[in-house]
Amino acid sequence: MVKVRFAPAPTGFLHIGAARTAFFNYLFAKKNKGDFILRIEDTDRERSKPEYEKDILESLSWLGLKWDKKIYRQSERSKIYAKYIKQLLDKNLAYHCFCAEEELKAQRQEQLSRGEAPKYSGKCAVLSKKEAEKLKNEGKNSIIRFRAPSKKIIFQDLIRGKVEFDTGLMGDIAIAKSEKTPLYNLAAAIDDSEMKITHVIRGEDHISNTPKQILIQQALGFSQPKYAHIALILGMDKSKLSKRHGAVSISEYKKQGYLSEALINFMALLGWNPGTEKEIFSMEELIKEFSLKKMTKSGAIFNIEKLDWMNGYYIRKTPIEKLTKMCIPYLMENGLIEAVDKILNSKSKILNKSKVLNSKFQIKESGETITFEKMCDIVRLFQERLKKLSEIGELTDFFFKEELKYDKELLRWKNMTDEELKNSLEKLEKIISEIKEKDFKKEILEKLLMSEGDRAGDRGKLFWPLRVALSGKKASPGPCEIAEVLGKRKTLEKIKWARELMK
RNA sequence: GGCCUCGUCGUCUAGUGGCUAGGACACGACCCUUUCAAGGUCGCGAUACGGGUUCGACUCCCGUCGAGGCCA
Repeated sequence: MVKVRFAPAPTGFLHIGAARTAFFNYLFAKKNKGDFILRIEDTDRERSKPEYEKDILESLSWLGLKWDKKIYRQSERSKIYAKYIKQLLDKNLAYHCFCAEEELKAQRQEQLSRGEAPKYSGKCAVLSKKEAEKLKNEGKNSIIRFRAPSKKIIFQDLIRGKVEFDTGLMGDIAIAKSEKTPLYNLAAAIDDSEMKITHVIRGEDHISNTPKQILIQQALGFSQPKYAHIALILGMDKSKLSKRHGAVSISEYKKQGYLSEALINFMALLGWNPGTEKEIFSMEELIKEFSLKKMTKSGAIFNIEKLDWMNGYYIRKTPIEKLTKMCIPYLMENGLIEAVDKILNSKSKILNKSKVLNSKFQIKESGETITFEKMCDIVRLFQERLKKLSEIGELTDFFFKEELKYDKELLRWKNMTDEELKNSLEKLEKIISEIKEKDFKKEILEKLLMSEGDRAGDRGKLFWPLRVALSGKKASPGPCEIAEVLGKRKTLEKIKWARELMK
C-alpha cells in the first residue's frame, strides 16, 4: 500500500513550488490507490503561524488536493520525538553539544577560508556523560548531535537513479534543540517511519538531507522509504523560485483570477509530460497517466505567459453561468456592482450559494438593478478575451457607467472628416431609433449597419464610431453585440453623448 | 570552498545509436474582420564546448565549462 506525505512548514503562504510537490505526491498516491498524508511541520514555534496553516489548507483544497485521514502536526508529537531522542542518547549514538553558535560560525568561516568543507569539529563528541551532565547542570545551552558514521550511502532515486554520498564528509548532524524538540532531519526520519510512508517525494533541495535521514533511520532501526526528488521551479534568473520573483503563493494566483484547473494543468506540465503531444489534462486524466518515470530531471523556469494562455483556454471552456459567478466578486471589488440581497453581500457567499442564479445586483453608479442573466450576457462578450478573472472589471466597466470618458478623436475612423463623422453618428442614431424594441438584436442591427456601411464604401465608417460611442475604448467586443446587451435606450443615449462631443 | 544534481529552440518539453531534431507558449507574417480577442495557415528558432567509442552520435564514456541546490 502506497503512502506518501506532503510536509509543509507553516511559515508562509502555500508557495507554488511547494504546491507542485504536494500535487505530484497527490497524483502518485491516487494513481497507486494509496494515501496522501498531510503533515504540518510546525516545530519552529516562532516562525509558524496559524494563519499560514490555514492558507495552506485552503489552497490545497482549492486546487482539489484532498488529503487522507487526519492532519498531523509535529507540535503535537513531541512525546514521540522525545522517546527516540532518549533512545539515541542512551545508546550513545547522539550527544549533547555545548558549542556556542558564534563559535561554530567562526569555525565554519575559518574552514571555508582554508578551502575546506565546513563540518562540525567534533569537539563535544568526546565529552564523557559526566562532563556533559555537569555542563548541563551549570545551565549551559546545548543541542543534540547525532554521531554520523562515516560510510557510503547509496540510494536509488526514482527520478534520478543512483545517488551516492560519502557521509564522512559531513560531520555530526544536529538533530535536536533539546530532549523534546527535534530538528528537521530527525523529525522527518521519525515521522516518515511512524507514519509508514512508503515513498518520499519532495523537492531536489532535499537531496543532501537524504543521506542524513538514512543514517538516522539506520541508527533507529527504521526501514527505508523510496525516494524521488523532483526538480525545482525556477524564477526568470534560474534560481529557486521565491518571493523576489513576484507572486508565488497559490492564494495570490487565486486572487488574480487564475482557475484551479489551469494552475493544476500548468503545474503538471512543469516537470512532467506524458510523452505525447497532449497538453490539456483534467485531474482525472493526470491521475490516470501520471508516472514518476516521466518526470524531468532539470529545473523548469516558471513561465507565466504559458499559464496565462492556459488560463484563457480554461476560461473559454467554462460554462457561462459558472464563469459569471466567478467574475461577480471581481466586479463588486471594483465597485461597479453591489449585491441587492444583503445576505449575499460577502464574497464567499456569492460564490457558494446556488441562489445566485436568481439573484439580482445593483449597478453602483445608477442604482439600477441588473439580473444574473444580464450579467451572463455581459460576461459572455468577454469570455474569449479574458486571460484572468481580475481583468473583468476594466474590460466591462462601460456597461456600468453612465458617462463614458474618452477623447473625441477616438471616434474617428481612419481619416474621416468631422463632417463625415457627424453624419455617421446621425445616421446611426436614425437607424437605431427606427428599430422596434423587440427587434433590437445583434443580427438585425448588423444586417442594417452592414448594408448601410457598404453603401458608404467602408463599413468602418459606421461600426467604428458606434463601437467607440458605446464602449469608450479602442478595443472591445463588436458594437452590435454591445448594443444588444446594452438595450435600445442606453445605446441611443451613448450615441447622443458622442454627438454632443462632436459639436 | 566541499558535496550533490542538472545542461535540446527565448520558455515548457518530445527524443534512449540512423529523425528534414517533433509539439506547445511567446514572437513575426498572412487569412478572417469595424477594433480587440478567438480561430486558421505559414514562418522564425535548439542538441553548451572538447575529446573519445562507433560505419553512424542529441542519445554511450571521459573531460571542460555553465547553471542550480545543500552545507548556512
